[in-house]
Amino acid sequence: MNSASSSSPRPVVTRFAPSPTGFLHIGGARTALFNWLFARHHGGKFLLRIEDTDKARSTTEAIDAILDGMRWLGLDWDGHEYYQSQFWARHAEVAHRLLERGAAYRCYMTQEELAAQRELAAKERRPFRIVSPWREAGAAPDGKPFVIRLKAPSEGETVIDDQVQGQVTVQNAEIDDFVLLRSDGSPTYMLAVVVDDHDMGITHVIRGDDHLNNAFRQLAIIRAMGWPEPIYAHVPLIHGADGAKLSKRHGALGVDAYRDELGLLPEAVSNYLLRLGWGHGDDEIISRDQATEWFDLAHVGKSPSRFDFKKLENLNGHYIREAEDARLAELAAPRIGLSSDELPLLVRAMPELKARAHSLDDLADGARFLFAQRPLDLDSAAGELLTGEARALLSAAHHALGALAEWDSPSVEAAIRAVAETGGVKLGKLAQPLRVALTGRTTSPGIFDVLALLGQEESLARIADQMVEPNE
RNA sequence: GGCCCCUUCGUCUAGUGGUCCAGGACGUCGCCCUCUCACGGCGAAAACACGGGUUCGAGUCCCGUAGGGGUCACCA
Repeated sequence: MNSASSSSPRPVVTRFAPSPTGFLHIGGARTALFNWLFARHHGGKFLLRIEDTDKARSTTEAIDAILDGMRWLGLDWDGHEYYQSQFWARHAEVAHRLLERGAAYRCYMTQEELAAQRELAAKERRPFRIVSPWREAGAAPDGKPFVIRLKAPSEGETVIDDQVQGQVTVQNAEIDDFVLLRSDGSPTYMLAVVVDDHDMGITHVIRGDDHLNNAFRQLAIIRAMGWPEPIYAHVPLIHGADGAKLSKRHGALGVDAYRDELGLLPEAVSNYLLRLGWGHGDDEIISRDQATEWFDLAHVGKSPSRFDFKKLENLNGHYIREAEDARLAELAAPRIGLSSDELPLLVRAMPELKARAHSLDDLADGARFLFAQRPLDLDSAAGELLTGEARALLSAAHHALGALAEWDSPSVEAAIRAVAETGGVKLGKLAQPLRVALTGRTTSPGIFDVLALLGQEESLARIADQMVEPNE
């Protein structure tokens, strides 16, 4: 029995190794975040390697989306990004070294022979494990295509001291002679990761626990090469709200969708991801700096966690309220097609808008009335509020407001309150019709702020528009 | 199915044998604030999967059961 734990205190080097077959999904983003935090916490390096060995499925669009997503989340990597496909020669070289060492062998089995074995295993209801006659036989038929397989240990057991999962033991008999180099000479993923991780000096492999089983195979290669073993940490996957594996239907969107379609702030997504599967006492709102200081593998949970949009949304609301008005305005403006000279008004309105928003869309939507053209379209619920009595009150308000020399929130408030009082109605009786006239809706920021933001001229005009019932 | 892993409120989690008749957050419900909606404040309901052990004592350790997940390619 041997252990994969390593005690030599090498400087920490972690990596994120996505395969560019799609966008950077939320699970990958969390893996990247954990690796980033771990490296930064230890003052080490965080590297990025694009696993583009599957040429057919890898696209430059996907690569860009991943890099873009990581930048958005503030996950900067050290040095340039690595591309696995560039190291094919090295992978092949290692495969041949293994061959020379007698730790691997050429296997000339055909796909058909393999299929037959698999079928037989299924029929006899026993677990399928490749048994290649070429493991021991040395004679090589000339010119026949072959793959290089690892001569995996068949006895004993392997223990991985995983930083998240704890001690995990697997019987070596469970590990079959997997392929290292395909018949076309290309490396398999299993070989490529091991070689690249070694060459890049990776000390800590932090990744999804869907790779836990692979770790044992990879360790077999590492040991056959006599390389230093990395420390493993297999983080549980993220599930959808229904407990099933995260799919496109419930949240496995690209991070670009979280940004563009959902209108989330990167700090919110990052904070949410951090708290999904990791905790630090009762702390919920955690800044990046704080996270860097606190992050550890010991507090990563061992069970999969479900993705909760409501909590993400709540967190986003928090970060929106904390964010700079100018930044929010800049982010929200494109959502309602504002021009740059309309930006200042949006910035001024932001303190009021952001208190009620959970997303950039909320922000944009809440700002619409500011830039709407008269006469306003009224919501159906809003229209119903404009009774005869309400219109009469609007006239009174129009009159009082028109007489104002000062136009700011306090003076406007004084005038409106006075109108309500002389009219013998509660403020709400007047405020709601006013809100409808000014915004076209029944909900909006405080009415005095709305008036102040809109300005005297526009406010009066909008009120005047609703003072008289339109005839059909 | 084989192998591996997991199991505290609906959800994310705190909890590393006694301080837990289990704490926080989101969500839900109620109240307050109030010109609407939010924000904010206060409060409530809500969990240790089940069964055996070990121990003076178990959410915390062990075993089993059930449920869930992962993985079993010349894909990554």
